[in-house]
Amino acid sequence: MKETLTFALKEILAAQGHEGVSFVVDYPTDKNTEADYFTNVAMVLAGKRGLAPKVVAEEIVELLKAKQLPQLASVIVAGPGFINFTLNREYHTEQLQESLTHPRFGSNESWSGKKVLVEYTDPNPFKEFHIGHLFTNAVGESIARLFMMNGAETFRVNYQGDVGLHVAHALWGIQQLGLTSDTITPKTLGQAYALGATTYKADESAALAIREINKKVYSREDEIINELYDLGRTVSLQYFETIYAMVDTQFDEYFFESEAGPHGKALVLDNPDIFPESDGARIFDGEARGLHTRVFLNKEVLPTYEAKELALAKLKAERFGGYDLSIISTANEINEYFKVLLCAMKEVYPDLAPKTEHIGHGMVRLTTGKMSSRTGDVISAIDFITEVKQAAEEKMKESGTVVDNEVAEAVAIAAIKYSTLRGSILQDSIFDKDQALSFEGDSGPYLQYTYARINSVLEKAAAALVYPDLTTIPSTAYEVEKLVLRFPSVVENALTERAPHKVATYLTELAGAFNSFYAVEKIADSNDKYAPYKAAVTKLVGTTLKNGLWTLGIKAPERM
RNA sequence: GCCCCUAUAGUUUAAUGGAUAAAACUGCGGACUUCUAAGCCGUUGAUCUAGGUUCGAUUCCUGGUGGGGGCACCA
Repeated sequence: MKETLTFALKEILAAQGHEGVSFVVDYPTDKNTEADYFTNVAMVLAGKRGLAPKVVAEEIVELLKAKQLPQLASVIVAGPGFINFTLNREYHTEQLQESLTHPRFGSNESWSGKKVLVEYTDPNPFKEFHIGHLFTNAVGESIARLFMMNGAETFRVNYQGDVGLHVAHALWGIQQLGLTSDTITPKTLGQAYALGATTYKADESAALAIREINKKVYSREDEIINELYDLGRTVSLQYFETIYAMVDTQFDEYFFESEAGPHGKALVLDNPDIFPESDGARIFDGEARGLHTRVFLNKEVLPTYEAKELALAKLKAERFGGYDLSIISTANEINEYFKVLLCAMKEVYPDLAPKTEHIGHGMVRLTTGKMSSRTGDVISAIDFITEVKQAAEEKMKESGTVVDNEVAEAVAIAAIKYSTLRGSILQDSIFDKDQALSFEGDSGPYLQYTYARINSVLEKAAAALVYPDLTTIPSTAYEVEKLVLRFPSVVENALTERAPHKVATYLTELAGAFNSFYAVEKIADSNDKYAPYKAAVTKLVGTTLKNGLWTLGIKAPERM
């Protein structure tokens, strides 16, 4: 419809010799208008023609009316010169009918035939999986699902840092603490890491020992180190899997720094012109290219994060037989690194660089400041999920519903994911426990609750022999009916802008409109001739909530 | 010091350059012997600062201030 209106307006402009004027046709954001669409074309044009916007608007309205578009009920001039469109009931009903029978309402084919890789979460074995990882997982998962909703062949990728100085920190800590196969757990690994990391900064001789361990991890020549390493790595990775299951993420492919490392090293050594030697290390001279200089191979001839990441791009392309887009979603603290990295990639892999996109999202910060696994000042993801889950169970007891383990977990994950996805992912989020533990208002559980309630009322309706049907409809559309039809365009727009929160805010607005509708209208009432229509709208809202929550990576329990 | 990001009710967040800046939480006040009260209705309350561009600026540009991140062998 938007396209139809845009096309008609362009025709009018062309006839007047005003091609190329940019204007918008969109849903009104103003709550006080009943219109289905608006355009600002008259205001844009008025500036060019030196006329009052209202005069231009009136003129365009007359020309539009002459076209007699069948879908329109009315076209009027409003406010300072907006043109508002109202659709007629028949067209509206048609849209409702199509949406109800759509196999997956909200999805589209705009990325059909395209292969997209989304890399996210990227935790480091030997370090704690904390609430920051939960944040980055929620962001990446929703980006991946947005691509799926837009028709892309999507692959989820996880790149885990199983080698590097942080591992040496942890291994040194393990030795100091005397940990063995019986005592190496996710918790003790975190402690070992914190011990190693803090000592590394404070104690010169310990730092030397840790650097030696780092070399051994890469060379795999030391039996004792190998044993501890393999043990710790396995414990960490198994632990991560339990978390991925909780947050409903299934990765298609895992990459490790240990496999990217040798390729990265070779790549740097094979390109001495791009990575010249400087002060014993191999660097990329970013400064000469308007950025900053970074080390790709350190003095010990070990590849740094940068070299590994570069090699990873190639590994991904090989593993997946090429791709149209490769997204890497991380916290924004490495935004600057990534600019340098992409610059280097342009020179090393000119075919891959344009297909690579970094999405730097905000960081989770505590009221006391930044989290640091180095000092052990982190909130473990598992601990946090467990706490929120307990609060959900508590809430179930209060409200008298059956306490269900699976539902409680779904609610807890919804609360956590929604709170990270409700606002722009670019902004930092301050960890607010009380807000996370609240299931009221603007929250994930609010959406789940609305969905569960819809199921319940549709069951009651069916029991009263009221089934969704659009044969008899009231003359004016309810707010919720108009809103629900916007879902597909929200999904498309959210992907274009890489903004999952557009889906979140939309769903909350929709749920709010539905709950208001629900409060005043009886749906399961066999005496009401409009009941089947209301049931149809209700059903579509339910489908929308379910698909929308899925897009955010949140489960929608049938009842709660 | 240099570079990047950022600033909206008391708090957490919305708003492709457009209409009276929208919600939630909190506070206060309501409705219901009706389909799930994790709900609904009402109410108080905000664009950091100084300029600029524009018919129109929370949005774009410049300076200032506050906050965050980065700046060579960590990731």
